Amino acid sequence: MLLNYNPQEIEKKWQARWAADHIYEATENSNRPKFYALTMLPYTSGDLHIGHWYAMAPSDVYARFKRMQGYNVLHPMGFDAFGLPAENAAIKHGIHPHVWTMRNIEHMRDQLKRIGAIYDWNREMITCLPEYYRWTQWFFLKFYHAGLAYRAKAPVNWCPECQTVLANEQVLGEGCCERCGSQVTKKDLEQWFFRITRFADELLDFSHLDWPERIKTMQRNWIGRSEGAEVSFKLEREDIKPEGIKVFTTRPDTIFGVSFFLLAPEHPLVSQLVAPERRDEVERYVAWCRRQSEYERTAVGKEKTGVFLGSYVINRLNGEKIPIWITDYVSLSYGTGAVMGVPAHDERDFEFAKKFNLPVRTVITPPGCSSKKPMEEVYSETGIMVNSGEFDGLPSEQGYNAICDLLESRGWGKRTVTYRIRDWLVSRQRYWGAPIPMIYCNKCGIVPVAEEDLPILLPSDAEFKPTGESPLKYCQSFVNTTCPRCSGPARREVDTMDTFMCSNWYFLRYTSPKSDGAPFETEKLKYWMPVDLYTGGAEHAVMHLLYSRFFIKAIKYMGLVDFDEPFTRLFNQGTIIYLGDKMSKSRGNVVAPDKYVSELGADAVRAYLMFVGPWELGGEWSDSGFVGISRWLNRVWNLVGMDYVSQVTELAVEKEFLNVTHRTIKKVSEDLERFHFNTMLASLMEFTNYLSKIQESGNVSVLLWQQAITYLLLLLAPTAPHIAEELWAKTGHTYSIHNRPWPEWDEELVREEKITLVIEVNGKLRDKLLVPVSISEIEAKELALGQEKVKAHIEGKKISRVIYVPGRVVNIVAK
RNA sequence: GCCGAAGUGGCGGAAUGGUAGACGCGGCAGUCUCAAAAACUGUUGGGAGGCAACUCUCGUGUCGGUUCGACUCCGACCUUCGGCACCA
Repeated sequence: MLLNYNPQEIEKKWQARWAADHIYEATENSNRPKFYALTMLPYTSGDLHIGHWYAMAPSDVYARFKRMQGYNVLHPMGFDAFGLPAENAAIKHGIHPHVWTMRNIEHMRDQLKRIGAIYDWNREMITCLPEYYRWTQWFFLKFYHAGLAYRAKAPVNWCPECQTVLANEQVLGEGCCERCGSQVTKKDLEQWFFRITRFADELLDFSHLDWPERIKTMQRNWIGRSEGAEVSFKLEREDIKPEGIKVFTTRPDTIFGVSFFLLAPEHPLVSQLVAPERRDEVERYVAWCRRQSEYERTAVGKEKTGVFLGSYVINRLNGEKIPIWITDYVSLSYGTGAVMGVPAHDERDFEFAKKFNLPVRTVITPPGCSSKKPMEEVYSETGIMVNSGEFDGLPSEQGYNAICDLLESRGWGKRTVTYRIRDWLVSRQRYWGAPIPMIYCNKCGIVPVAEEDLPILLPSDAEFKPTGESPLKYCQSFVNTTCPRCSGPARREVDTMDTFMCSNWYFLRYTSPKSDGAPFETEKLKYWMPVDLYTGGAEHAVMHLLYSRFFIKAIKYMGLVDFDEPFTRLFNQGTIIYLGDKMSKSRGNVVAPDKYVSELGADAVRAYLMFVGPWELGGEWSDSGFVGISRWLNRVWNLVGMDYVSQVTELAVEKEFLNVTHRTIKKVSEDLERFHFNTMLASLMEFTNYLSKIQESGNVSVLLWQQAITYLLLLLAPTAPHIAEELWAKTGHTYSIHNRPWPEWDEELVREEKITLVIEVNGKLRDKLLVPVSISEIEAKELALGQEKVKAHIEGKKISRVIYVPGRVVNIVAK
């Protein structure tokens, strides 16, 4: 009999041994196939909570499973260390962000080590250290030189709480800041952008990716590709410079239905086009629009507003004079900032027309409806063209092309594609980030820092109060420099990079973390990339996961890598809730894993997290459920530790025993492959329960028993690595279980000899019979009809059919 | 409003066209104990009948449909969660 299961002791012992023996270190010179399993790196907030474990434990289990299956596995870990919380903590508590961050990392690394994962700590990577951000800056320069980074003035998102600009992707629904939740406002500022739009079409290609449909849909919606036409409407007044204004429309086939013309209130031509007598009213309206938040302006269901400018455009297709209005439902940032109003066939235009009594003209009728009468409701589908001059009678799909052809031949417009996605704003007015390696010279203008001058170190002595301006601006020793081109006095860029730039390429760095002359060693990168399995939360769908795809496509375009997608397979785990709610500091229901690890062990925490439900759906933390898992590990401990005494061996029992053993190997293997961790554990528990019964009866040989125990431990090893290793040693095996191959099942032994045949009458269960697998259809039917319980239910009825499903069911249909 | 996921015992969940509720928690009963806890064993969806082995019946958000047979497929709806949202 063994001593009691003492997880604290054995977990400490084996973690030390694995580290000392470097058994989880990954090398490139292996003849095994490579497998790169990656979990999204944690932000250095200070404490790992059970949500982090929920992301990390199952992915480690899968990585361990792949490792035992014979793959050369890379499963690294690091820290996303730049970002606002560090700076905010610094402001609040007077600790330097660097000190705060590094202290948190120390603590989190200790917590992470207690998980018992196969992380190769030699490859640890911290994004806020100069040896890392040097290369983040290097990439910025590469983007600049490739024409993919540019500086421009634009209306940008401004978070008044964080005192910095944000990318569009970082403004969540209802116009809230992704970090702090405050209402974001708009500011006109000159900022750095990355040309993600250039890759919009490539980013829509998911054909080689095994990603959840949900994320692909979110990215597709975010990119928002629309095909249509750009059409120029002629200005009636001829004293104005451009002679026409362009609109974007997805329905050029409705162009004969235009009855008004709309501009965004901020459209640059508004001030020229407004008639003198309407100027006051227009200016008042524009000012009113500007006062509204972005969210208020774009809210659906809002009553339409607008003002007539007092001037007109000409619809070149029919020569009609169309009044120009401005309205807040047209935004300058999409399409051309101008819209042709077709009230009969667009919901919004219809509302606008109703509100301001503008004419509604039907130009498309539903197929089969010949009436040319104005319709009561908006019809936004395709149909037959009417009131459209020479195009009358054409189906609108053909009319679309015919009108485009006409526009193109006359030079009035052309087919085009518009995207919803905007270029990625990457500069931030904050201190704790990688400085943007650019210099402003009065003579030479914007000059990039030379590659050999990297890293541009973040000064440690900057004042970082949130003033709305970059803290680095006031750090003279940082700002003042010389121009790399003319050597005259110059100023450094004082903005830092969005932290999503750091997480764009960290998975490349893991392949050669000590690389000194380049961000990565190409040979090692070629060996490991792309990531075979990437796991993490779905909240990064249109931020990190989109940016990283763009980043890889961009550096492939530059010739730096030869693959064009970073993550071949993506999996999003669900959320762990506690006391019926999502865990959060404000709700005060955060579960800290440390206490549970100390009490019942990391193996139990790992196993419990995988047992609470399907990984992709999340689950609820429950203290009593957790105790249940620990009880099971205890049962395993006792089962394996107790001497097995063979009593009378029975051939039938031994057969069944082998069958159960191999069925379990199969089930566990298949469930692991599909991330069905909860049912994998259930089958391991069933196996344990079964073994307990056999242990009591002693009906199988010692040899079979020992074999089964060996399998049990191997199957348990990825989930509960410490207890498996301990019991492996205690049962006389050689170290280490984690270097053993994954067991294979024998299909011959999985096959059952007897099956339970279900007998139904009119689809209702009436009897169950244990029959040989080989039973014929005729035998099965006869057997079923002969059963007493069946007879009682078919008495006096006429049997119309008997359905037989081999190995499953006989259903007697009787009336 | 649109898109996606989900809805099953007291609870977490299992079963993806063929035995609904695997496995675990909780409950109940028992063993051990002076007693309790722990551990172990048995039992546990609701209702009705039976001394009993057992039998019948209802039951997977709601309503309909397809099928010999539906938690599973189809249609409509309700609820919860996530995402998007005047995108021309």
